[in-house]
Amino acid sequence: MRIGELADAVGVSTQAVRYYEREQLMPAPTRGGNGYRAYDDQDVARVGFIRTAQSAGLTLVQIRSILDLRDRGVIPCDHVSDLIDDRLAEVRHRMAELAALEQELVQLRDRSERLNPADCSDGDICHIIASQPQPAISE
Amino acid sequence: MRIGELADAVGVSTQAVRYYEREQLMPAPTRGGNGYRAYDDQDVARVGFIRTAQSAGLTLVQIRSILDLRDRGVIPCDHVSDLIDDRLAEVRHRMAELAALEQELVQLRDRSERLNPADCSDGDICHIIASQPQPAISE
DNA sequence: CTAGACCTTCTACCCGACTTCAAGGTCAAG
DNA sequence: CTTGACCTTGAAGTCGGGTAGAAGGTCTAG
Repeated sequence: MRIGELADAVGVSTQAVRYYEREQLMPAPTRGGNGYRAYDDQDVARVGFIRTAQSAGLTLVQIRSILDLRDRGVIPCDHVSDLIDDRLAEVRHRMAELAALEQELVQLRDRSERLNPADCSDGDICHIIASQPQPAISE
Repeated sequence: MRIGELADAVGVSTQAVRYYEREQLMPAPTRGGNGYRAYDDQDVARVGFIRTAQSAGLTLVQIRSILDLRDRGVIPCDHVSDLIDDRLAEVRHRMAELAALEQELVQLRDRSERLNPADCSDGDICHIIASQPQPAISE
């Protein structure tokens, strides 16, 4: 199987597959006489695993750490479990931040409905966004 | 007021202030005889405005568009109102994505508790993350 | 025999909001 | 008169996950 076929099978670009190889998520494949990379079903499964793990929000570095364990013969489940817990905590933290930001934006929108643009002075720049007590920037 | 004093007054770095100048959020300031930038209270307010707007999740490009209106003598309130609405929609969209991701992670965690690592085969890489029906990657 | 659809490598670019580095000039205190 | 805390400029690096382009080799159908 050539790189384009692998890519099509999983639904990624050929450049992405080469990128995974450069980043050592994929092993250096065997080459045909013409220098073309040759892949098999295991490689399809591996790229599929990478994409599934990405869809759970794991980074390529984290995914590589899973693959490295497996390649060294270690069952990676406990590690995967930890990564999932970490990611879940991050997602929840982020959701809380976004909820706070949403509240702030709702307040700003309310303000914009209450205030009259005619009252907006030069020095304020815009009185909707006037220096309020200022939440941290967390983006 | 020199750049360091301005920066301290608002709580940003001097590099950030120069960056805002390069990106045309801040006007080119007058210079002292030594070439040092000289700022006044209006500049403090302007950097403060930038930070407040950033804390509402507006990008520097969006903030510049607000400042540009004000500098051309146009009251920017209507535009600000639109930007706030846009941002609010984005934040809510992102929250929905994260809620979906959270559900997926919770399911993966449940799976990891149900499955026995001893049953995890080489071909799966890790059976917790086995190619499930795959949600799109939206990060 | 040639078009064009593959493949190869390498390098550079993208997003945003800075930070860091390098190499120098200026100024007040002790 | 020196130390060190400020200031100046410009270029380059950071993060992640790729994409884009150039310049070339290979293979297959018509």
